[in-house]
Amino acid sequence: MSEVRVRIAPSPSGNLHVGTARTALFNYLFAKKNNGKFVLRIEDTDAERTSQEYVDNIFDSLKALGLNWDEGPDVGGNYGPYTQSERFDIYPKYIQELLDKGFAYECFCTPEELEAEKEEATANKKAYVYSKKCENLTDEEKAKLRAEGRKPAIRFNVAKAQKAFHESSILKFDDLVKGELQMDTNLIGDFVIMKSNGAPTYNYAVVIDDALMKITHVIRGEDHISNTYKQILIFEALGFEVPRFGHLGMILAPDRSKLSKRHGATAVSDFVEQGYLTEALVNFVALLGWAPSDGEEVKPVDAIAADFRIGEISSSNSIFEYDKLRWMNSHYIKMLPMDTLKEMLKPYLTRYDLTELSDEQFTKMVEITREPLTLLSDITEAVPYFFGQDVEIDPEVQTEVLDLEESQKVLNDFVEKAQTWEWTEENLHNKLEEFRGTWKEQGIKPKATMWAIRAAVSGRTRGADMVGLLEVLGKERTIHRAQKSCKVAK
RNA sequence: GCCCCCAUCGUCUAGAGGCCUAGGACAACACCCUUUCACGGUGUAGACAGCGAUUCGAAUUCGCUUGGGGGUACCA
Repeated sequence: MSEVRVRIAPSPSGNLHVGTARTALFNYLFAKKNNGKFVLRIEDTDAERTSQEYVDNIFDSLKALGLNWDEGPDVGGNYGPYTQSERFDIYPKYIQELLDKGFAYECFCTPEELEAEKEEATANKKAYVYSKKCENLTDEEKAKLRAEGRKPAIRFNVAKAQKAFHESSILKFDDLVKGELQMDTNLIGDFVIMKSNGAPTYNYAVVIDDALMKITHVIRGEDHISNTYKQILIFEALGFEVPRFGHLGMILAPDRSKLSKRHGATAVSDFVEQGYLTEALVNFVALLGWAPSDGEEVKPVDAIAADFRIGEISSSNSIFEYDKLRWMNSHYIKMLPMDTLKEMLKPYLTRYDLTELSDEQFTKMVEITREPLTLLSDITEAVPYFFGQDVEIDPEVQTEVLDLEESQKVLNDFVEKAQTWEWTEENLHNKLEEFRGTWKEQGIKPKATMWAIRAAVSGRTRGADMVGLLEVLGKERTIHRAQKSCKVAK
């Protein structure tokens, strides 16, 4: 069997969408599983809608996800160039071949004429199919139209190709994920393969590129199913080997509509910015339509690739549920090595003066605050009380905890006793326990005791482990803050 | 309108005629653990869209209906 070659061909008209990322992932997994090659091709035929900024975003996002390509615009390869706009000199040659073989013809119809045909079809409740009115234009007629200044587009002759290669008008193909798919070619109008301005259309350019790049398997979204029939016909008309196709269900938003910006993040780079780990994103997206054979859902890409079976991908659409992604993300954050986590957290701590903390203190702070993080960005709101001499007290905490008489008693006592404590983790742990004990004897619950201290030093009732917190704050600052919360000056 | 695809808990899914009184994960809820919050642990609730057909037997096969998605461009 020849080498498996798959590709991802994004159009740089926006940042890399998670849907595209999933398609890229499945192509990547298929390539890895079959020891094949994964090719990246940029489809920027439509110059108006594309930009270099998006190309860069696509590169960066794919790399961040770990979906490294074997051939592409930046790394090159034997079948380049890998950017469609750089391939424009390739396309006319095959157009000519199609013209010569009679599988294509010039069309001089104006947009108005075409529009009229469509309206008529709608009025008659029929599927719109191009009338083929330009199919048999004589040379004189063409010359006349040209003289009028009309520039022809080139259309593909569907019926001719169908008859040349198939007995029935029903065109079938065996889809890698959906099984046998079919379509009546009589319902496919002769479509344009080269615009009147000389630019190739999508359906034509992909075929040429896929054929020339020796792509063996085309794995893409099911929104391309209707294109597949057209493409198969072109492959055949040009004598190219038709690749296998596999169509994936779409990713939908929770409201079952197309996943768009109003639902939250949609671009990979948005997710990264919000504090998602690309490992979590990849893992999550792999689970949309595919299930691991051992039921173990959390696993790295390599393990997924080894277990990947394209025939077992679900053929239905799936909804992008942020909840599970968040769970996955928290899981991956927990697995992060301390040093890595520290570095990844820094971009979310820019509002604080990190020089206030020694590396040791910073490490400790992260250790005691990392547990509940769902997103890396959660760290921002989790640590304000580690900085500055004073701390902002939440108004509710003030009235419901600090203003309590028992809290005041505890705090006054704490300020006095803490002066004498040796400020080490072990000792603090013991002293705190002892401290809770003495107040318990006086009828104040350990919980209330701890809350009072926590509230005074952090301004909150929830947060990091107490011992660690006091350790990072240091003796002087802890007592300072505790004292400030005492109503009666000592 | 026309064409195509899809259909198991709220969500992602396991399930390829008897193993299914349908399994797992996320979310929800309850309890436990606990110096707060969290983490963790245990448990509860929750689905085969409907109707026909085939069969001794159907979530699994077929048809229809309904619902959802996609395509209908000189966009990609």
